[in-house]
Amino acid sequence: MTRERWREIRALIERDIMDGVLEPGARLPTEPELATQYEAGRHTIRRAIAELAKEGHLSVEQGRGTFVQPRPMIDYPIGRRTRLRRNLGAQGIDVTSEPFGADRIPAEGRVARMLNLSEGSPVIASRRLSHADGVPVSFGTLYHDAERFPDIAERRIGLGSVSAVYRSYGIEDYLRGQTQIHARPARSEEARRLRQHPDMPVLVVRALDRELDGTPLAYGQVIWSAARVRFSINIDDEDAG
Amino acid sequence: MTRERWREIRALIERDIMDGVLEPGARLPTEPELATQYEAGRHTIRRAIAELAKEGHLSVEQGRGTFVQPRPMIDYPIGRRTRLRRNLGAQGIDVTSEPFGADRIPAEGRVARMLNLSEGSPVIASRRLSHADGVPVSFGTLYHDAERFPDIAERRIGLGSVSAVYRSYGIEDYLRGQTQIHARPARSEEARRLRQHPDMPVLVVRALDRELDGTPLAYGQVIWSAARVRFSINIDDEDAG
DNA sequence: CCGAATTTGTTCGTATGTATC
DNA sequence: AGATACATACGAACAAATTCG
Repeated sequence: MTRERWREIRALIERDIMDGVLEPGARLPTEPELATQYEAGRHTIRRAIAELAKEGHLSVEQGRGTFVQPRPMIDYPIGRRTRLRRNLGAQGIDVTSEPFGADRIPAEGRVARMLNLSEGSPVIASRRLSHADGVPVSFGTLYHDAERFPDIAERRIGLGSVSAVYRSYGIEDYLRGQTQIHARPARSEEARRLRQHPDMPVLVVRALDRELDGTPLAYGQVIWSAARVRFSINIDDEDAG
Repeated sequence: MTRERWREIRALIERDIMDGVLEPGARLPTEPELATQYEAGRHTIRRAIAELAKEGHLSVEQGRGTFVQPRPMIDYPIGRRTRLRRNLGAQGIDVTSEPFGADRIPAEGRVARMLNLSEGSPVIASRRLSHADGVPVSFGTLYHDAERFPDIAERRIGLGSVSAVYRSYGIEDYLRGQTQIHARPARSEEARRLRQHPDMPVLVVRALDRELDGTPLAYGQVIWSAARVRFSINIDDEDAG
Protein backbone atom coordinates (compact mmCIF):
# COMPACT_ATOMS: atom_id res chain seq x y z
CA MET A 1 0.00 0.00 0.00
CA THR A 2 1.29 3.39 -0.93
CA ARG A 3 0.69 5.76 1.88
CA GLU A 4 1.09 8.69 -0.45
CA ARG A 5 -2.55 9.07 -1.29
CA TRP A 6 -2.00 12.09 -3.52
CA ARG A 7 0.17 10.02 -5.87
CA GLU A 8 -2.51 7.36 -6.16
CA ILE A 9 -5.13 9.98 -6.96
CA ARG A 10 -2.80 11.65 -9.43
CA ALA A 11 -2.31 8.34 -11.20
CA LEU A 12 -6.05 7.66 -11.26
CA ILE A 13 -6.87 11.03 -12.79
CA GLU A 14 -4.02 10.74 -15.27
CA ARG A 15 -5.30 7.33 -16.33
CA ASP A 16 -8.76 8.78 -16.92
CA ILE A 17 -7.23 11.50 -19.08
CA MET A 18 -5.11 9.03 -21.07
CA ASP A 19 -8.01 6.63 -21.54
CA GLY A 20 -10.21 9.43 -22.77
CA VAL A 21 -12.68 9.08 -19.92
CA LEU A 22 -11.91 12.74 -19.35
CA GLU A 23 -11.85 14.33 -22.77
CA PRO A 24 -9.66 17.30 -23.70
CA GLY A 25 -11.41 20.48 -22.63
CA ALA A 26 -13.68 18.66 -20.20
CA ARG A 27 -14.13 20.11 -16.72
CA LEU A 28 -13.18 18.04 -13.71
CA PRO A 29 -15.54 17.74 -10.76
CA THR A 30 -14.95 20.43 -8.13
CA GLU A 31 -12.32 19.90 -5.48
CA PRO A 32 -14.78 19.10 -2.68
CA GLU A 33 -16.54 16.64 -5.00
CA LEU A 34 -13.27 14.92 -5.86
CA ALA A 35 -12.41 14.87 -2.16
CA THR A 36 -15.52 12.87 -1.29
CA GLN A 37 -15.21 10.76 -4.45
CA TYR A 38 -11.67 9.66 -3.62
CA GLU A 39 -12.24 9.72 0.14
CA ALA A 40 -9.44 12.21 0.74
CA GLY A 41 -8.97 15.71 2.07
CA ARG A 42 -9.18 18.67 -0.24
CA HIS A 43 -5.43 19.35 0.25
CA THR A 44 -4.63 15.90 -1.05
CA ILE A 45 -6.77 16.45 -4.14
CA ARG A 46 -5.12 19.81 -4.70
CA ARG A 47 -1.70 18.23 -4.51
CA ALA A 48 -2.60 15.65 -7.14
CA ILE A 49 -4.15 18.31 -9.39
CA ALA A 50 -1.14 20.60 -8.97
CA GLU A 51 1.16 17.81 -10.11
CA LEU A 52 -0.92 17.08 -13.21
CA ALA A 53 -1.19 20.78 -14.00
CA LYS A 54 2.57 21.09 -13.73
CA GLU A 55 2.93 18.41 -16.37
CA GLY A 56 0.51 20.19 -18.66
CA HIS A 57 -2.37 17.72 -18.44
CA LEU A 58 -4.70 20.06 -16.57
CA SER A 59 -5.26 23.78 -16.47
CA VAL A 60 -6.61 25.24 -13.24
CA GLU A 61 -8.57 28.47 -13.41
CA GLN A 62 -9.69 30.23 -10.29
CA GLY A 63 -13.41 30.77 -10.11
CA ARG A 64 -14.10 28.58 -13.15
CA GLY A 65 -12.80 25.10 -12.59
CA THR A 66 -10.13 22.63 -13.59
CA PHE A 67 -9.95 21.52 -17.22
CA VAL A 68 -8.29 18.78 -19.21
CA GLN A 69 -5.78 20.35 -21.52
CA PRO A 70 -4.87 19.03 -24.95
CA ARG A 71 -1.17 19.20 -25.60
CA PRO A 72 -0.20 19.35 -29.27
CA MET A 73 3.53 19.44 -29.82
CA ILE A 74 4.87 21.79 -32.44
CA ASP A 75 8.21 21.00 -34.00
CA TYR A 76 10.21 24.16 -34.59
CA PRO A 77 13.27 23.68 -36.79
CA ILE A 78 16.36 25.75 -36.08
CA GLY A 79 18.86 25.98 -38.89
CA ARG A 80 20.68 28.43 -41.09
CA ARG A 81 17.35 29.79 -42.24
CA THR A 82 15.04 29.95 -39.27
CA ARG A 83 11.67 31.40 -40.30
CA LEU A 84 8.69 31.19 -38.01
CA ARG A 85 5.92 31.31 -40.60
CA ARG A 86 7.53 29.20 -43.30
CA ASN A 87 8.66 26.50 -40.91
CA LEU A 88 5.40 26.08 -39.08
CA GLY A 89 3.28 26.72 -42.15
CA ALA A 90 4.90 23.66 -43.73
CA GLN A 91 3.50 21.63 -40.86
CA GLY A 92 0.03 22.97 -41.59
CA ILE A 93 0.06 25.28 -38.58
CA ASP A 94 -1.50 28.72 -38.81
CA VAL A 95 0.85 31.28 -37.27
CA THR A 96 -0.28 34.71 -36.16
CA SER A 97 1.46 37.25 -33.99
CA GLU A 98 0.62 40.52 -32.35
CA PRO A 99 2.90 43.29 -31.15
CA PHE A 100 2.70 44.33 -27.53
CA GLY A 101 5.02 47.24 -27.30
CA ALA A 102 8.17 48.70 -28.81
CA ASP A 103 10.74 50.97 -27.18
CA ARG A 104 13.73 52.95 -28.31
CA ILE A 105 16.30 52.19 -25.62
CA PRO A 106 20.07 52.38 -25.19
CA ALA A 107 21.82 49.08 -25.92
CA GLU A 108 23.29 47.44 -22.84
CA GLY A 109 25.80 44.63 -22.36
CA ARG A 110 24.84 41.58 -24.33
CA VAL A 111 22.63 43.39 -26.84
CA ALA A 112 25.32 45.94 -27.71
CA ARG A 113 27.95 43.22 -27.98
CA MET A 114 25.90 40.94 -30.21
CA LEU A 115 24.82 43.73 -32.55
CA ASN A 116 28.35 45.12 -32.73
CA LEU A 117 27.20 48.47 -31.38
CA SER A 118 28.87 50.66 -28.81
CA GLU A 119 27.36 50.51 -25.33
CA GLY A 120 24.47 52.95 -25.05
CA SER A 121 23.75 53.49 -28.74
CA PRO A 122 20.02 53.38 -29.47
CA VAL A 123 18.25 50.15 -30.37
CA ILE A 124 14.61 49.38 -31.06
CA ALA A 125 13.21 46.67 -28.81
CA SER A 126 10.02 45.30 -30.30
CA ARG A 127 7.96 42.77 -28.40
CA ARG A 128 5.58 40.28 -29.95
CA LEU A 129 3.38 37.40 -28.87
CA SER A 130 2.96 34.54 -31.35
CA HIS A 131 0.14 32.06 -31.68
CA ALA A 132 0.03 28.73 -33.47
CA ASP A 133 -3.49 27.74 -34.46
CA GLY A 134 -4.80 30.35 -32.04
CA VAL A 135 -2.86 29.08 -29.03
CA PRO A 136 -0.05 31.26 -27.65
CA VAL A 137 3.32 29.55 -28.11
CA SER A 138 5.95 32.22 -27.61
CA PHE A 139 6.67 35.83 -26.89
CA GLY A 140 9.84 37.78 -26.97
CA THR A 141 11.89 40.81 -27.79
CA LEU A 142 13.80 41.55 -30.98
CA TYR A 143 16.53 44.20 -30.89
CA HIS A 144 17.50 46.20 -33.98
CA ASP A 145 19.99 48.98 -34.53
CA ALA A 146 17.88 52.16 -34.31
CA GLU A 147 20.15 54.01 -36.75
CA ARG A 148 19.61 51.47 -39.47
CA PHE A 149 16.00 50.45 -38.79
CA PRO A 150 14.44 53.56 -37.21
CA ASP A 151 10.85 52.67 -38.08
CA ILE A 152 11.00 48.89 -37.85
CA ALA A 153 8.29 48.69 -35.19
CA GLU A 154 5.80 50.49 -37.46
CA ARG A 155 6.71 48.36 -40.47
CA ARG A 156 6.30 45.17 -38.48
CA ILE A 157 2.70 46.12 -37.72
CA GLY A 158 1.86 46.53 -41.38
CA LEU A 159 3.86 43.65 -42.80
CA GLY A 160 3.32 40.28 -41.22
CA SER A 161 6.55 38.37 -41.13
CA VAL A 162 10.06 39.37 -40.17
CA SER A 163 11.29 38.35 -43.62
CA ALA A 164 8.83 40.73 -45.28
CA VAL A 165 10.02 43.63 -43.13
CA TYR A 166 13.64 42.94 -44.04
CA ARG A 167 12.71 42.83 -47.73
CA SER A 168 11.16 46.28 -47.32
CA TYR A 169 14.61 47.45 -46.26
CA GLY A 170 16.14 45.77 -49.29
CA ILE A 171 17.48 42.76 -47.40
CA GLU A 172 16.55 39.72 -49.42
CA ASP A 173 18.12 37.02 -47.28
CA TYR A 174 19.59 36.48 -43.85
CA LEU A 175 21.00 33.63 -41.79
CA ARG A 176 20.73 32.50 -38.20
CA GLY A 177 24.02 32.87 -36.37
CA GLN A 178 24.41 31.70 -32.80
CA THR A 179 21.48 30.26 -30.88
CA GLN A 180 21.37 29.59 -27.14
CA ILE A 181 18.70 27.46 -25.50
CA HIS A 182 17.93 26.83 -21.88
CA ALA A 183 14.93 25.92 -19.78
CA ARG A 184 13.65 27.28 -16.49
CA PRO A 185 10.42 27.46 -14.50
CA ALA A 186 8.04 30.09 -15.85
CA ARG A 187 7.45 33.31 -13.99
CA SER A 188 3.79 33.76 -13.20
CA GLU A 189 3.46 36.62 -15.69
CA GLU A 190 4.99 34.48 -18.44
CA ALA A 191 2.68 31.60 -17.63
CA ARG A 192 -0.27 33.95 -17.91
CA ARG A 193 0.84 35.23 -21.31
CA LEU A 194 1.35 31.71 -22.63
CA ARG A 195 -1.84 30.52 -20.97
CA GLN A 196 -0.06 27.64 -19.33
CA HIS A 197 0.11 26.58 -15.69
CA PRO A 198 2.63 28.50 -13.55
CA ASP A 199 4.45 25.25 -12.82
CA MET A 200 5.05 24.36 -16.47
CA PRO A 201 8.57 25.33 -17.62
CA VAL A 202 9.52 27.61 -20.51
CA LEU A 203 12.33 27.39 -23.05
CA VAL A 204 14.43 30.52 -23.45
CA VAL A 205 16.03 31.05 -26.85
CA ARG A 206 18.58 33.78 -27.50
CA ALA A 207 19.61 34.16 -31.09
CA LEU A 208 21.44 36.40 -33.54
CA ASP A 209 20.43 36.85 -37.17
CA ARG A 210 23.04 38.00 -39.66
CA GLU A 211 23.10 39.15 -43.23
CA LEU A 212 24.88 36.94 -45.74
CA ASP A 213 28.08 38.97 -45.34
CA GLY A 214 28.00 38.45 -41.58
CA THR A 215 26.65 41.85 -40.54
CA PRO A 216 24.46 41.47 -37.42
CA LEU A 217 20.81 42.17 -38.21
CA ALA A 218 18.87 41.45 -35.04
CA TYR A 219 19.36 39.96 -31.63
CA GLY A 220 16.38 38.38 -29.96
CA GLN A 221 15.27 36.65 -26.81
CA VAL A 222 12.14 34.54 -27.10
CA ILE A 223 10.27 32.65 -24.38
CA TRP A 224 8.62 29.48 -25.71
CA SER A 225 6.00 27.33 -24.05
CA ALA A 226 7.72 24.04 -23.20
CA ALA A 227 4.29 22.43 -23.22
CA ARG A 228 3.72 23.18 -26.87
CA VAL A 229 7.06 23.42 -28.66
CA ARG A 230 10.15 21.36 -29.23
CA PHE A 231 13.14 22.35 -31.30
CA SER A 232 14.82 20.46 -34.10
CA ILE A 233 18.35 21.23 -35.13
CA ASN A 234 19.12 20.01 -38.62
CA ILE A 235 22.72 20.96 -39.12
CA ASP A 236 23.09 19.49 -42.58
CA ASP A 237 19.97 21.03 -44.04
CA GLU A 238 20.59 24.06 -46.15
CA ASP A 239 17.01 25.01 -45.48
CA ALA A 240 15.62 23.88 -42.14
CA GLY A 241 12.02 22.79 -42.28
CA MET B 1 -5.96 39.40 2.89
CA THR B 2 -4.55 40.02 -0.55
CA ARG B 3 -1.06 40.03 0.75
CA GLU B 4 -0.13 36.45 -0.15
CA ARG B 5 2.22 35.99 2.75
CA TRP B 6 4.08 33.10 1.14
CA ARG B 7 5.23 35.34 -1.70
CA GLU B 8 6.56 37.89 0.74
CA ILE B 9 8.45 35.23 2.63
CA ARG B 10 9.76 33.78 -0.61
CA ALA B 11 11.09 37.19 -1.60
CA LEU B 12 12.70 37.71 1.81
CA ILE B 13 14.53 34.40 1.71
CA GLU B 14 15.56 34.96 -1.90
CA ARG B 15 16.98 38.35 -0.97
CA ASP B 16 19.01 36.77 1.81
CA ILE B 17 20.40 34.24 -0.66
CA MET B 18 21.23 36.91 -3.24
CA ASP B 19 22.82 39.19 -0.67
CA GLY B 20 24.96 36.35 0.62
CA VAL B 21 23.41 36.43 4.09
CA LEU B 22 22.66 32.78 3.38
CA GLU B 23 25.80 31.39 1.77
CA PRO B 24 25.79 28.57 -0.80
CA GLY B 25 25.64 25.27 1.05
CA ALA B 26 24.34 26.85 4.25
CA ARG B 27 21.43 25.23 6.04
CA LEU B 28 18.26 27.20 6.59
CA PRO B 29 16.57 27.22 9.98
CA THR B 30 14.03 24.43 10.38
CA GLU B 31 10.50 24.96 9.13
CA PRO B 32 8.98 25.48 12.59
CA GLU B 33 11.75 27.98 13.36
CA LEU B 34 11.11 29.89 10.15
CA ALA B 35 7.39 29.79 10.93
CA THR B 36 7.83 31.58 14.24
CA GLN B 37 10.50 33.87 12.76
CA TYR B 38 8.22 35.07 9.97
CA GLU B 39 5.05 34.77 12.08
CA ALA B 40 3.42 32.37 9.65
CA GLY B 41 2.15 28.80 9.58
CA ARG B 42 4.41 25.96 8.58
CA HIS B 43 2.42 25.44 5.36
CA THR B 44 3.11 28.99 4.30
CA ILE B 45 6.84 28.55 4.89
CA ARG B 46 6.80 25.30 2.95
CA ARG B 47 5.08 27.00 0.04
CA ALA B 48 7.76 29.68 -0.09
CA ILE B 49 10.55 27.12 0.18
CA ALA B 50 8.96 24.93 -2.51
CA GLU B 51 8.94 27.87 -4.89
CA LEU B 52 12.59 28.67 -4.27
CA ALA B 53 13.52 25.01 -4.59
CA LYS B 54 11.69 24.84 -7.90
CA GLU B 55 13.84 27.66 -9.18
CA GLY B 56 16.99 25.91 -8.06
CA HIS B 57 17.93 28.23 -5.21
CA LEU B 58 17.30 25.71 -2.45
CA SER B 59 17.54 21.96 -2.11
CA VAL B 60 15.25 20.31 0.43
CA GLU B 61 16.26 16.97 1.93
CA GLN B 62 13.95 15.02 4.16
CA GLY B 63 15.40 14.32 7.56
CA ARG B 64 18.38 16.63 6.97
CA GLY B 65 17.21 20.12 6.25
CA THR B 66 16.98 22.78 3.57
CA PHE B 67 20.16 24.04 1.93
CA VAL B 68 21.17 26.96 -0.24
CA GLN B 69 22.23 25.63 -3.60
CA PRO B 70 24.86 27.17 -5.87
CA ARG B 71 23.84 27.08 -9.53
CA PRO B 72 26.72 27.10 -12.01
CA MET B 73 25.66 27.17 -15.64
CA ILE B 74 27.46 24.99 -18.14
CA ASP B 75 27.39 25.94 -21.79
CA TYR B 76 27.10 22.87 -24.00
CA PRO B 77 27.74 23.49 -27.69
CA ILE B 78 25.81 21.47 -30.26
CA GLY B 79 27.25 21.39 -33.75
CA ARG B 80 28.46 19.08 -36.44
CA ARG B 81 30.96 17.64 -34.00
CA THR B 82 29.30 17.32 -30.62
CA ARG B 83 31.69 15.81 -28.10
CA LEU B 84 30.94 15.87 -24.41
CA ARG B 85 34.48 15.74 -23.07
CA ARG B 86 36.16 18.00 -25.59
CA ASN B 87 33.48 20.65 -25.45
CA LEU B 88 33.25 20.92 -21.70
CA GLY B 89 36.95 20.30 -21.17
CA ALA B 90 37.61 23.45 -23.19
CA GLN B 91 35.62 25.36 -20.57
CA GLY B 92 37.82 23.93 -17.85
CA ILE B 93 35.14 21.55 -16.64
CA ASP B 94 36.10 18.06 -15.50
CA VAL B 95 33.73 15.51 -17.05
CA THR B 96 33.30 12.01 -15.68
CA SER B 97 30.63 9.44 -16.37
CA GLU B 98 29.54 6.10 -15.05
CA PRO B 99 27.52 3.36 -16.71
CA PHE B 100 24.35 2.20 -15.00
CA GLY B 101 23.17 -0.65 -17.10
CA ALA B 102 23.15 -1.98 -20.65
CA ASP B 103 20.60 -4.22 -22.34
CA ARG B 104 20.32 -6.07 -25.61
CA ILE B 105 16.77 -5.32 -26.72
CA PRO B 106 14.74 -5.41 -29.93
CA ALA B 107 14.59 -2.04 -31.69
CA GLU B 108 11.16 -0.43 -31.58
CA GLY B 109 9.60 2.42 -33.52
CA ARG B 110 11.75 5.50 -33.38
CA VAL B 111 15.00 3.70 -32.58
CA ALA B 112 14.64 1.28 -35.48
CA ARG B 113 13.69 4.09 -37.85
CA MET B 114 16.55 6.34 -36.89
CA LEU B 115 19.18 3.60 -37.06
CA ASN B 116 17.80 2.31 -40.37
CA LEU B 117 17.13 -1.11 -38.87
CA SER B 118 14.12 -3.30 -39.33
CA GLU B 119 11.66 -3.30 -36.46
CA GLY B 120 12.70 -5.85 -33.85
CA SER B 121 16.33 -6.29 -34.82
CA PRO B 122 18.62 -6.28 -31.78
CA VAL B 123 20.17 -3.07 -30.45
CA ILE B 124 22.38 -2.39 -27.45
CA ALA B 125 20.93 0.19 -25.11
CA SER B 126 23.65 1.52 -22.83
CA ARG B 127 22.82 3.93 -20.05
CA ARG B 128 25.24 6.40 -18.47
CA LEU B 129 25.17 9.18 -15.92
CA SER B 130 27.54 12.10 -16.50
CA HIS B 131 29.03 14.51 -13.99
CA ALA B 132 30.63 17.90 -14.54
CA ASP B 133 33.03 18.84 -11.76
CA GLY B 134 31.48 16.09 -9.64
CA VAL B 135 27.90 17.32 -10.02
CA PRO B 136 25.46 15.19 -12.04
CA VAL B 137 24.39 17.01 -15.21
CA SER B 138 22.85 14.41 -17.46
CA PHE B 139 21.94 10.79 -17.96
CA GLY B 140 20.64 8.92 -20.90
CA THR B 141 20.52 5.99 -23.23
CA LEU B 142 22.56 5.41 -26.37
CA TYR B 143 21.31 2.83 -28.89
CA HIS B 144 23.70 0.95 -31.19
CA ASP B 145 23.12 -1.73 -33.78
CA ALA B 146 23.89 -4.98 -31.94
CA GLU B 147 25.10 -6.68 -35.12
CA ARG B 148 27.73 -4.09 -35.73
CA PHE B 149 28.71 -3.21 -32.13
CA PRO B 150 28.01 -6.40 -30.16
CA ASP B 151 30.36 -5.61 -27.27
CA ILE B 152 30.02 -1.82 -27.16
CA ALA B 153 28.82 -1.79 -23.56
CA GLU B 154 31.96 -3.58 -22.38
CA ARG B 155 34.23 -1.34 -24.43
CA ARG B 156 32.59 1.78 -23.04
CA ILE B 157 33.49 0.69 -19.53
CA GLY B 158 37.16 0.38 -20.37
CA LEU B 159 37.51 3.36 -22.65
CA GLY B 160 36.28 6.66 -21.36
CA SER B 161 34.76 8.67 -24.15
CA VAL B 162 32.38 7.74 -26.94
CA SER B 163 34.93 8.89 -29.49
CA ALA B 164 37.54 6.50 -28.08
CA VAL B 165 35.12 3.58 -28.34
CA TYR B 166 34.37 4.40 -31.96
CA ARG B 167 38.07 4.59 -32.72
CA SER B 168 38.44 1.08 -31.29
CA TYR B 169 36.00 -0.01 -34.00
CA GLY B 170 38.04 1.79 -36.63
CA ILE B 171 35.71 4.80 -36.87
CA GLU B 172 37.91 7.87 -36.77
CA ASP B 173 35.27 10.55 -37.17
CA TYR B 174 31.52 11.03 -36.97
CA LEU B 175 29.03 13.86 -37.24
CA ARG B 176 25.90 14.88 -35.41
CA GLY B 177 22.83 14.55 -37.57
CA GLN B 178 19.44 15.59 -36.32
CA THR B 179 18.99 16.90 -32.78
CA GLN B 180 15.66 17.45 -31.02
CA ILE B 181 15.33 19.44 -27.83
CA HIS B 182 12.38 19.94 -25.55
CA ALA B 183 11.78 20.67 -21.90
CA ARG B 184 9.42 19.15 -19.39
CA PRO B 185 9.06 18.80 -15.62
CA ALA B 186 11.34 16.16 -14.16
CA ARG B 187 9.97 12.84 -12.99
CA SER B 188 10.86 12.24 -9.37
CA GLU B 189 13.30 9.48 -10.27
CA GLU B 190 15.06 11.77 -12.73
CA ALA B 191 15.28 14.54 -10.18
CA ARG B 192 16.84 12.13 -7.75
CA ARG B 193 19.44 11.00 -10.27
CA LEU B 194 20.38 14.58 -11.14
CA ARG B 195 20.24 15.61 -7.49
CA GLN B 196 17.91 18.47 -8.28
CA HIS B 197 14.53 19.37 -6.82
CA PRO B 198 11.56 17.48 -8.30
CA ASP B 199 10.05 20.76 -9.46
CA MET B 200 13.07 21.83 -11.52
CA PRO B 201 12.58 21.01 -15.21
CA VAL B 202 14.83 18.86 -17.41
CA LEU B 203 15.89 19.24 -21.03
CA VAL B 204 15.40 16.20 -23.22
CA VAL B 205 17.77 15.82 -26.17
CA ARG B 206 17.26 13.20 -28.84
CA ALA B 207 20.05 12.96 -31.36
CA LEU B 208 21.46 10.85 -34.15
CA ASP B 209 25.18 10.49 -34.86
CA ARG B 210 26.27 9.49 -38.34
CA GLU B 211 29.48 8.44 -39.98
CA LEU B 212 30.94 10.77 -42.57
CA ASP B 213 29.20 8.84 -45.36
CA GLY B 214 25.84 9.23 -43.64
CA THR B 215 25.53 5.77 -42.11
CA PRO B 216 23.69 5.99 -38.77
CA LEU B 217 26.01 5.22 -35.85
CA ALA B 218 24.01 5.76 -32.71
CA TYR B 219 20.70 7.18 -31.59
CA GLY B 220 20.51 8.63 -28.12
CA GLN B 221 18.13 10.20 -25.68
CA VAL B 222 19.73 12.23 -22.92
CA ILE B 223 18.08 13.98 -19.98
CA TRP B 224 19.93 17.15 -18.93
CA SER B 225 19.54 19.18 -15.77
CA ALA B 226 17.97 22.48 -16.82
CA ALA B 227 19.43 24.01 -13.68
CA ARG B 228 22.98 23.35 -14.78
CA VAL B 229 23.14 23.29 -18.57
CA ARG B 230 22.26 25.46 -21.51
CA PHE B 231 22.82 24.62 -25.14
CA SER B 232 24.57 26.66 -27.79
CA ILE B 233 23.98 26.01 -31.46
CA ASN B 234 26.74 27.37 -33.64
CA ILE B 235 25.64 26.52 -37.13
CA ASP B 236 28.55 28.15 -38.91
CA ASP B 237 31.25 26.57 -36.77
CA GLU B 238 32.91 23.63 -38.42
CA ASP B 239 33.90 22.51 -34.94
CA ALA B 240 31.54 23.49 -32.16
CA GLY B 241 33.26 24.42 -28.92
C1' DC C 1 23.08 -2.18 16.29
C1' DC C 2 19.39 0.13 18.22
C1' DG C 3 16.54 3.64 19.63
C1' DA C 4 15.74 8.52 20.42
C1' DA C 5 15.84 13.06 18.62
C1' DT C 6 15.55 15.97 14.69
C1' DT C 7 13.71 17.46 10.33
C1' DT C 8 11.03 17.28 6.34
C1' DG C 9 6.72 14.91 4.05
C1' DT C 10 1.82 13.93 4.02
C1' DT C 11 -2.83 14.31 5.50
C1' DC C 12 -6.83 15.97 7.72
C1' DG C 13 -9.86 19.78 9.40
C1' DT C 14 -11.39 24.49 9.20
C1' DA C 15 -11.79 29.33 8.00
C1' DT C 16 -11.53 33.15 4.95
C1' DG C 17 -10.25 35.66 0.61
C1' DT C 18 -10.83 36.22 -4.44
C1' DA C 19 -12.29 35.37 -9.14
C1' DT C 20 -15.99 33.99 -12.22
C1' DC C 21 -20.54 33.44 -13.77
C1' DA D 1 -26.10 40.41 -5.54
C1' DG D 2 -25.57 35.72 -4.82
C1' DA D 3 -23.72 31.23 -5.79
C1' DT D 4 -19.87 28.58 -7.17
C1' DA D 5 -15.08 27.29 -7.26
C1' DC D 6 -10.33 27.90 -6.61
C1' DA D 7 -6.45 30.33 -3.47
C1' DT D 8 -4.40 31.17 0.79
C1' DA D 9 -3.75 30.39 5.51
C1' DC D 10 -3.53 28.33 10.33
C1' DG D 11 -3.34 24.31 13.46
C1' DA D 12 -2.55 19.52 14.62
C1' DA D 13 -1.04 14.96 14.08
C1' DC D 14 1.54 11.23 12.29
C1' DA D 15 4.90 9.13 8.70
C1' DA D 16 9.47 8.77 6.74
C1' DA D 17 14.34 9.82 6.40
C1' DT D 18 18.42 11.13 8.63
C1' DT D 19 21.57 11.76 12.37
C1' DC D 20 23.65 10.72 16.56
C1' DG D 21 24.34 8.98 21.26
